Amino acid sequence: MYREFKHLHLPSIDAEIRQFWEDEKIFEKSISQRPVDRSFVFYEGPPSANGKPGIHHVMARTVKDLFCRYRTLQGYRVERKGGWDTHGLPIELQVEKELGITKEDIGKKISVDAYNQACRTTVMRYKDLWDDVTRRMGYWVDLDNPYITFENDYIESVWWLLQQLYNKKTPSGESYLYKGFTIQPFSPAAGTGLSSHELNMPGTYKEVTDFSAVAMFKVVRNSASEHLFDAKDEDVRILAWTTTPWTLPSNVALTVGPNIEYHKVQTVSPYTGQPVSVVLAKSRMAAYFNPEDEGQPLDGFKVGDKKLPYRTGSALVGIRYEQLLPTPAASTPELEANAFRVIPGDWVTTEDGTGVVHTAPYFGADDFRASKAAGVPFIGLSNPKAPDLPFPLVDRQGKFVDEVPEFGGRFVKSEYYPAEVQKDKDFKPTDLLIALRLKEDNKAFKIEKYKHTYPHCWRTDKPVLYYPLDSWFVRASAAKERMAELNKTINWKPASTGTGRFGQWLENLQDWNLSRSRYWGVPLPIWRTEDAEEELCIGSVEQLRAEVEKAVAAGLMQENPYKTRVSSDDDHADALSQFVFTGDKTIWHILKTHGRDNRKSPTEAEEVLWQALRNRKLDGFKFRRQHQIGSFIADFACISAKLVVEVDGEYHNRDEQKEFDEARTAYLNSAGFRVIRFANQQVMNALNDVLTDLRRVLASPPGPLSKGEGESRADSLFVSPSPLERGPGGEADLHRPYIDDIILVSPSGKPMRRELDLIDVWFDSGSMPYAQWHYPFENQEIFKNNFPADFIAEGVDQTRGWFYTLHAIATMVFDSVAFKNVVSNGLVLDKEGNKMSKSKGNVVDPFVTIEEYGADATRWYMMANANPWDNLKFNEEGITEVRNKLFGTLYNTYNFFALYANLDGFKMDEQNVLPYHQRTELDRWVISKLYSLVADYHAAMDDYDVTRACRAIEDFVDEHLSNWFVRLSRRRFWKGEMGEDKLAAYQTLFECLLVTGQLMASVAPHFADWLYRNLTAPIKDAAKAHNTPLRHDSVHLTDLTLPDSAKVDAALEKRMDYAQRICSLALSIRKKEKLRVRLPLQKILLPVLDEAFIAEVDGVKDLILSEINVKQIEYITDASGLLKKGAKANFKTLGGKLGKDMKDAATLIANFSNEEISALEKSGVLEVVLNGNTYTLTPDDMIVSTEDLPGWKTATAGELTVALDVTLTPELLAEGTARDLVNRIQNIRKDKNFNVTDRVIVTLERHPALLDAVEKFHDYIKSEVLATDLVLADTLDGGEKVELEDEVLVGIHVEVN
RNA sequence: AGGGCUAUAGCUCAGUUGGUUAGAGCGCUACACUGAUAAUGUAGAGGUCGACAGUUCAAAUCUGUCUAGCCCUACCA
Repeated sequence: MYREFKHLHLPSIDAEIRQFWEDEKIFEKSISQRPVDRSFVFYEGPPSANGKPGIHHVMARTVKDLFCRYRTLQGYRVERKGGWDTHGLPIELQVEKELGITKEDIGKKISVDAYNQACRTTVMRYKDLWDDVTRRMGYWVDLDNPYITFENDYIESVWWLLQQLYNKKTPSGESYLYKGFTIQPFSPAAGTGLSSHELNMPGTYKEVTDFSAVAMFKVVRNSASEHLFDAKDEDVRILAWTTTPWTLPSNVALTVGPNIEYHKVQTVSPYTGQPVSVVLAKSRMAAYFNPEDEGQPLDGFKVGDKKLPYRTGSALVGIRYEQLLPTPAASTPELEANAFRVIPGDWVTTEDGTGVVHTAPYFGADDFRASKAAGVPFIGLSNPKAPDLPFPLVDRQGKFVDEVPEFGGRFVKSEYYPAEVQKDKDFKPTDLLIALRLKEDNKAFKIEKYKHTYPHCWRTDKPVLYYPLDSWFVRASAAKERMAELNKTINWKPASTGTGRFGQWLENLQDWNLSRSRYWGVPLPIWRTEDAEEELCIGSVEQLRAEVEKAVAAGLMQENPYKTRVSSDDDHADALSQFVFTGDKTIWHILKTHGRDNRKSPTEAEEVLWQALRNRKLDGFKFRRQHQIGSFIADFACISAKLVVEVDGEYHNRDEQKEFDEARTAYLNSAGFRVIRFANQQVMNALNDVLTDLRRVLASPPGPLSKGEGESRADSLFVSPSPLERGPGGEADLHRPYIDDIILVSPSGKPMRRELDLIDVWFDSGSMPYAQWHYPFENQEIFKNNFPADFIAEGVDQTRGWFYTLHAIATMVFDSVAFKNVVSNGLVLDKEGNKMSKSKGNVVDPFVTIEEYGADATRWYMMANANPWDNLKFNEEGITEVRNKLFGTLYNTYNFFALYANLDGFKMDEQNVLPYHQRTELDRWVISKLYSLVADYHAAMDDYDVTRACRAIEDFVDEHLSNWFVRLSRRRFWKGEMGEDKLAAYQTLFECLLVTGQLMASVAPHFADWLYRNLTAPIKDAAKAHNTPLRHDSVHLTDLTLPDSAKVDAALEKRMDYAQRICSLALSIRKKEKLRVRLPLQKILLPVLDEAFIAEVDGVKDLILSEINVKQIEYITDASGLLKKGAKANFKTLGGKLGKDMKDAATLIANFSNEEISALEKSGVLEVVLNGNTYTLTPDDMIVSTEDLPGWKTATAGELTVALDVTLTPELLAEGTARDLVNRIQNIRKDKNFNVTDRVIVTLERHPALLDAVEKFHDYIKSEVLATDLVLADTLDGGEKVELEDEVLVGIHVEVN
């Protein structure tokens, strides 16, 4: 028996199939049963379990999942190793928030050790949620053996890669890994560099008012600048604007836009009145000069204008000028020779300033680049080790070095001075002092206050400087061309991401700054002597061990912590939980201090509640304030009753705080405490209620806590489920701080210490192709078979993240792409098109959605609604639509099949199917359509275009299978005994359902498997016995049906297309004429389009006749004289030929008469003259249609016209009535819940309207409604009154015989 | 600031190498159908194809310039 169902409930199907997969290990089988040597390689981009999974993850993972499933069905072996990204700033920030510390506390209040342990545990916080969403959405990925970026093996592979880069040299002998410096945001107040992430934190950009200066740089008169001078002793100066006058002493160049037009203006210095000629961008002149003043005499303090013979900035390049504010101590011959000149820069704009940019390379990233490119030396105090890189004139505290005349020792930003100093009446910001100096020396053109936004350090709240900082770099720029070349071989979806966003990024590639001054990440494996003369890059643990041995021998280290390799089966979890529950000493100390501070400054509510609880006032229970439990402080705790009382302020309503509170509660629960929370207002306004609540809780026994939600969450929170290489204090850990204790010995016997930086976490994830297999230390063979990836997919935001790092590392180390095909998916927005964010409250919970609509409808909607790379406006109504239209229709179709198959005892017999040529036209048609779909589907999927594939399936299921094949075949299923026609119907429908299910399986894995299993359950044993294709237990183990052009019959599809359109037209006429379909009509007339037409339509004649309930088709040709034809110009063929005469030709052809059209059709050529030009027309040049059939009811669509004979005869009317009767009787049968096979006796009221019909169609009616008797009665016992036609009421009685 | 994507009916989206009535589904309105019924059919209303300019006999489609939304990178004198 085929299973039948009452209602479609996709979540139940999900659950059933999920269970089946798990019980039968279908995922594992889907991989293991495919041949090892036919692999399709997929890389999983590791998510971080530090945040909760969102609906966008469902989208991204659906893309990953479905192409892997598709390849599996094609017979590939698709291993899918999961992974977790575990390092990085978000994790550090999370930990700091929860421990209530800042970065500054690390190493002081909390040991780096304890800090790292906290990171390690936090990282996997939401792993359970991730695993759950993975299961529920049906994402097949191996999460039992994931790669984890914090594991020693992983880090070791990363080190190996770094060493490869370190050893690899460019043609000019430079290492791919080098230490250099770059201009980065730097906080002198905090003494640290800031990442762009930190700079993007809310509140860092503040509006401030600074002194801005337009300085005048005096042009040196020489051959290069001669064209600027008119008068003999003219004073020509270039104007440059700055909002940071403190950078002026460090000026070495002026940058101009090569395509900007500059003018010289003869004017006077506003502060001294001396005549001067200034150069600035033409478009900026209005900002400094009033046009009305033009031509006024200069001695009247007016300005004038003179155009110069040159037009663009290029003509300024190379001009030299006098240094504005010299620092004699910084002067060098190199500087004198090569600095203080005009250089070009594309990035210069004329939006503000003067169109000339004052350039101080140490204090601006653009400045740095421009200077470097132009070969301008940097200015600063001499650096014996690196003459090219002198020390900046501003030190790391943000002060001018003493050598700077007049301003030495001053902070460059007033905010760096203590508040008292700033408040002093005589205090003047350094910027202002510099501006005044310029004024006095006739070097200023304009000094004013300027309001702008400026970045501030999020920790100290003081302004940030851009400052040269030491960093380790990957010389990515050296591999730029190769990367671009290899990129061209990658198939990007969409292509524009590859050529545009990614390609252009590669073209302008900068070196990759690897350094991060952090604690939780992969340490840079480079050791250096103090004088930086000797250096060692470690590439494996083995090497490190050997080097440490040397250090021990040299007496630099006491012992070798890496002596033995430690197995991963250590009792780490235990050690870890001990840390959590007993509290690390450092944390304990911090918390103790915090608790004490909190006690000193209680909130009002806390004070009120304490008064009620202190001294055992509440039923004799002893309460403590600010009591430390584990790593948390409880507001109030009663140890004996195991109760924690929290009094919360309003900020606990914030989402992120709620989460934290939950975690905290979970933790306390797991430590055996109950937690009760009150809001401040409750305590203040309703203390009695609060106390009543407390009494109630205190009265109930603490007892052992039931295994509630809290407890399980606590597990995931604090006990890392993944194997740690070592527990806390594990000396073999490669993380900081342990690694920092390692001192190595240099070849010359000097101690070498590790470069303290960590590496960019993006390097971690870009290393996964190698590190996931611990390559090259293990699994060399596996790696070889799994590199590069055939396919990866992530969000488009990863273009310069993961996609780039994968590509860069693969190119530089292996001279290969890392992936061959990549799909980058867009964002998931809310239905209004807004970004989803917690604060807007428009976040869609994937669990809720999947629970409500099922995983498959959700997945399908996300793939079919828009291309994955477009942003998706997520709207639940869209899922409903998919559910009803696709899944509902297919479900109905299956149920229809199952219902009748069970009645007829039909079972699919794979061994014995009717050949297609023995089936009906309709059967062969739908099979043809099905295989057209199979072909389209493969083409789309091979092109990674899932949206096209989904839409093709939707179209087939709805338009062709359900609305045409099933509708027209219904009668074949329930009429008569099993015969060849019926068998053909069953086998055809079975095949359609089966193949459709297979095609759907990638995107809708649950439903497809459910369908497959239902279809094949009755024949499973036979299939297994005969080893036929349907022997597999799951659709995901089958072999995908391949395109088969032999099964596609284009001519048949065309015929059926005619049939569908003719029916549609005929029905529309009926509709217009109010002729119900059950009323048969005599004939339709079809004007003949071409010679093949008659034969084609005849092939589907029976279908048309029965569908529109008409007795015959009559074809009419030109000869009939009924036709009026019309012709239209075929623009496509004529356009090229006629050109400008096209319009006239169109008019001419539109006016062709029947005769002219026929003449052209017959003769094949026609000469026409248009505007004196002669052209030869062929029949292809016009599109002929029948316009009308005068005197008939017609309808037209495209080239087809249908006329309906609406003449009614008594015979037709009687038949119509008979059909109506059948329909009404069937309704009664249905209303009375008769079985489909019940035989009945029908008694009809003797009504005049019925007589003719009953007499003429007695047998027809009987057989249609399965009546043994059909009688007319004068009066009726029981039965019901039914409206037959308009206002014709008759009594009908139906009873089971 | 640079780069990228998107813009077509109330909504979600198609629209092939430019070709003359710009389509589909949902929604809406009306009418049918009823042994697939959480269905189905037919018809109707609804569009200066984001704006402007250009190329062309012909532009939703090609070119340019804008505008709006979003993403990434950078953060400016």
